[in-house]
Amino acid sequence: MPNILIVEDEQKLARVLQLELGYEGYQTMIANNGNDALVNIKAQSWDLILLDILLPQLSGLEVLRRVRNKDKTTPIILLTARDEVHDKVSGLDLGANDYITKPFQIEEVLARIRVHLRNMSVQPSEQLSVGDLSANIQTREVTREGQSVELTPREFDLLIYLMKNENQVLQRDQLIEHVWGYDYVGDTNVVDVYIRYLRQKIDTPFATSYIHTVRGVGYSLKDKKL
Amino acid sequence: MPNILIVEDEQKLARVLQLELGYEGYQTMIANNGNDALVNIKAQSWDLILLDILLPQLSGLEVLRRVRNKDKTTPIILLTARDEVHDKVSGLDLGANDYITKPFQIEEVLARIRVHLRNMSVQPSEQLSVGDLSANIQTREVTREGQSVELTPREFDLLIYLMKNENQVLQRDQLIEHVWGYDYVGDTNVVDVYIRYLRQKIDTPFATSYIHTVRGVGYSLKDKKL
DNA sequence: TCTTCTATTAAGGCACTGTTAAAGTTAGTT
DNA sequence: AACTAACTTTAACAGTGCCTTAATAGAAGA
Repeated sequence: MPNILIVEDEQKLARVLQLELGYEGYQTMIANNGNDALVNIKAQSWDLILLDILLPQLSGLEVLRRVRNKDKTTPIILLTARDEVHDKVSGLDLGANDYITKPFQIEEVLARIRVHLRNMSVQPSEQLSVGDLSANIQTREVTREGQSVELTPREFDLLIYLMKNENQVLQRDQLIEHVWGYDYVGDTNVVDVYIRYLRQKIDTPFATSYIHTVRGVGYSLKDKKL
Repeated sequence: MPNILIVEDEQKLARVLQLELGYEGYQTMIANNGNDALVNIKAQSWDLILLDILLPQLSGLEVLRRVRNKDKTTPIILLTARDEVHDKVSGLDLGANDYITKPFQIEEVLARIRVHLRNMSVQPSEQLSVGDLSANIQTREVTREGQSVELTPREFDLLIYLMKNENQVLQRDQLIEHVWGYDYVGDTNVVDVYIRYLRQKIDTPFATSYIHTVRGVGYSLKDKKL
């Protein structure tokens, strides 16, 4: 789900936006002023930014200018007061993708967000790797020593969880909860079975093994060579 | 210089827009009603369309719908009365790029036009290709091994989305959301059906296949030879 | 040696995908 | 306004492969 940064100093409005966007399934965070906004924007990547123009400290237009300096692509929607035509115009010319005039109806905001997210739709892929084993979460492709390995959905999900928790010992219940889902009913023996399937595909055909059994506890995936 | 079609039934307003846009160096033409608009749109290509929603005969939203049916790219800016939030929202969801609320200041219109024309010129890759498969977004022509392949609109849109996300595994709901629209109600089984149609046209007649099923997840289009 | 934990296997059930045809829509034409 | 053709959607069934279960064999620790 896309994440959206809300830059807005009116606490109440910010909260309303956050709730509504939350209902729609977006991840959100609030920045109360221009400096906060810049910090958050530098800290992580956002799919879209809602930016109020009237902010304490650093004005929204200034934030816009600095962001666009580095990043020309992230959609930015300005929030402006009705009568500040001049701000709107310079905002658009500074590279904002859109603006919405306060007071607005939430439906309008949602529709505009949809438009701009629709225009994006190209994301980089997330690549995990441990030793000579690597997995691409987007394409769901797994390779070891460069050779492609075919996994079923459950096998893949299990491997991803193991790789994300490299070197940790993971208990069966823990694996069940994260890979099968917290509401799974059934024996933890499935884990054993799937560990075997994984081993057959990513360990057995090769010289060294990544998956290790920790007796009485669970399993762990680790690169011995450390 | 870019040419702009003004669809507006209020003669005076239409004339003002034409003059102002003329001063800025744009080529313009006026259509007084929905039918005129469609005729003009069919007759030649426009860099941008200003479209009033309230029109005699055919409403602006209807015009929008019919245009977007064939042409997803030409920027369309709606002109609406201030209180018709609902129209704005459905307009945006029908594929309008923007709207401006009447009464507006001309500077605002010019700024928005600049934004959208600017966005256009940044889209050079109208020709997509994966292996020996290629698709032209403008002409909607698709070829494989140089042979032309005839696709229906829905098939084409699906193929484009697959090609734009080459190698990624796309889930059924994701495909529904982007190809059928986020507000589509109905079974995700349509996706299966259309994947089959596509396969019949672009894979089955040839030696290798581009469309792959990822069981439990979705579909992906990829060029195996990597 | 005995107990407890883990590995292995194979078969049945079931969810997912493939396929088809018919019904429903839409756009264009007479 | 009705007709036609093309496109889209629905729905039902078939087939396949994945997941789970359960039973047995094997290893590790007391």
